[in-house]
Amino acid sequence: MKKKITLKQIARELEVSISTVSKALKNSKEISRDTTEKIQAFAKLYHYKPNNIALSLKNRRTKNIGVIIPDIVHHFFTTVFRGIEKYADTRGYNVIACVSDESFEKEVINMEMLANGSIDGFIMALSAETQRKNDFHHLMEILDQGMPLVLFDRVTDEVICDKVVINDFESAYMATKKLIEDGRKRIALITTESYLNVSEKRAQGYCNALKDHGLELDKNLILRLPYQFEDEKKSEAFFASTNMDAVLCVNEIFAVRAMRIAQANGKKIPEDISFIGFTDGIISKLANPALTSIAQHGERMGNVAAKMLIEKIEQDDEIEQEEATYKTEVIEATLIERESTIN
Amino acid sequence: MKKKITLKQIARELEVSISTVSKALKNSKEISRDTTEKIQAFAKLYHYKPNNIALSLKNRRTKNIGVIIPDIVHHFFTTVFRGIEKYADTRGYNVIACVSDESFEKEVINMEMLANGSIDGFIMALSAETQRKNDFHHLMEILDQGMPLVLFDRVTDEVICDKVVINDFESAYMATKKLIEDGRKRIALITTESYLNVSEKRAQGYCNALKDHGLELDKNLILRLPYQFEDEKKSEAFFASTNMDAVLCVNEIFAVRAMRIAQANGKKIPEDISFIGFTDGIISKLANPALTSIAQHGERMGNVAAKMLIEKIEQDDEIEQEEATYKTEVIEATLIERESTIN
DNA sequence: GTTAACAACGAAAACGGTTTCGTGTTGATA
DNA sequence: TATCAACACGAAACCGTTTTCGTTGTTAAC
Repeated sequence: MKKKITLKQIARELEVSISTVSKALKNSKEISRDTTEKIQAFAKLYHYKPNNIALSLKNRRTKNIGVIIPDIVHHFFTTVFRGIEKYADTRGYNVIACVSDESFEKEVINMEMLANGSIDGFIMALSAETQRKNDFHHLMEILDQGMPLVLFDRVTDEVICDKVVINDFESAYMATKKLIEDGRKRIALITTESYLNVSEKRAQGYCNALKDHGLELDKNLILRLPYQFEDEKKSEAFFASTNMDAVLCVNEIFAVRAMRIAQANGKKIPEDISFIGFTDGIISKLANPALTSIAQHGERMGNVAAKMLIEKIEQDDEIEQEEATYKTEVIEATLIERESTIN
Repeated sequence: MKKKITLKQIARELEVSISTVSKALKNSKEISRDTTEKIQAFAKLYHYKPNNIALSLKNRRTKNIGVIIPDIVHHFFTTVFRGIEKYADTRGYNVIACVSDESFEKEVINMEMLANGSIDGFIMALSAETQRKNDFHHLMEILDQGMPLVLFDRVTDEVICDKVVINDFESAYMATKKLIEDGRKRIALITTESYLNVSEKRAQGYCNALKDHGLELDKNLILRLPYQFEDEKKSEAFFASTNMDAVLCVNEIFAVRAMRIAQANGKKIPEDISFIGFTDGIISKLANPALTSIAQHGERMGNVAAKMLIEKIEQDDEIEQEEATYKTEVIEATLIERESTIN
């Protein structure tokens, strides 16, 4: 078992100083050709690689970015994560992943852990509880310390920082409009109970589309389900008691569940009822019938978020003082038409 | 913008030495009550938290563990990841996640990046390419450096280290046996093309179960699909040309795809054909009909892997020299019966 | 009135690097 | 022969901690 070799050991072995070794390995021209070659050969032989921790301490830069997401067994979030990881990789950054589990407290704890030097910046989506409590002091604090932060998807206006979101309102509007243009008159909405900003925006888009096209908003056509827990009975009751010819769902899981219930009730999809869901994941593709859904392009989102973050991190050196400027990037969602709607 | 405060700054401000501050914050009884209180008050006021990087350097312990998985947008792997993260969290460890993307090279690069001090140990599942090439020198190297390693799911006998796997052979055997006992005679297997050890073991279990129950192995009943890329035509041809009354699939995606093709061919599930898949994810639950599948208990697996790793990490101090002993934990998979089989 | 013990604190080394700033040696130049 | 660059290298500071080992000043004991 050979522990990793250090500069000091190389120096001792070769009877030179630590500084000489360090310089030789960086091809400094201060060091003679002979010595440099000797040192480099020795280093290669022993697989010398500088210790990242030491470098981080010296450079005050870890080359790590922290990602905090509400859930990891979740198609959309992992998609974003992949985008982040891929981009980070190209820039030599590692990703430390934390899961808040939709809990405010875990979010705070995780942030505090990471903020003490472990990372150079954060990318995160707010937990449901955080959005409900409307408490963002932990975000303010890390911003105050000068640590870059990029919020994605689950964002809030109360924190001033870089953000990347999809056009939730517009895409829900477009989807609803499509249903209307398909001749649908009684369009239902299945959304979440808890206060998630994305769901709200989607609901807004839905409402506005109805209004703009002369359909009136029927509260009975809106079903609010708990975000995490399944409530099959509530959905069944909804379908049993309500008459509708189309359904817009704020995620694909709601949509597929709803389709099953509708089918069990003898409805034909899309002839009797059309379905559109958000999040174009594997579930949408494999559903029977395949679900028309709104692709959120999570990987792009992750890419953009990582890019924004790293740019901020690396400019921080140069500009330092100058007042930071923040932007919000909007990723355009696109409707992927499949079998659950008529076309 | 207040940058994080350091011991040195507190010391200067309070006109004491750095050592005094450090000790006071740890409630050392070397320091007087007065001084301690003063220092602690000041530290709290400025939200002092020790710098993790400095601690890591000093303790030669990062409290980070590296997780390398082939894919992140993948139900089973994220489930394991969640298990790892949850356990790590309880022990005060952070998780650095890298994705090998099924590529040997990326796996090597990622490992090298992390092995230079960033983490205290690895948890990983081998990439497909690594398994195909049978090249494990990178694993050997990090083991040789004394860094703990736990392999899960995609493991190999050629590397001696801790492992956690499911009983692939037995569970495939049991599933096949169940199909036989249900009266099925022509049981197909849909597995992967590339050489993944888990697929092979499952195939073995399938074959042995057939043999033990007096059914002969028909090569025409075995379909090998590319792991990542969809090959719908190949599957369709398979179903068109082959007569079968049951199908065992090595993952749920294969299974759901296959069900759709069978249904399109006018087959009734489970009356005409039964289906069983591996990986009991959301896809199995939402499929129509719901898919009977073999739960791999990924979260448990992650839990166990993390526990094994952290134990090894933390015992390393004490025992140091003593020859390490490695174990392989087996997580028992369980069959979840749903609508795609008769019961 | 010594001396020993103790309380309260500081100096310095160490973790593993990078980098600035000497310093001694050489060869060329005046 | 004295002077000066250039060359090749080392010493030391620094990043932010922890921890060992002094070093004081005070007090109790003899």
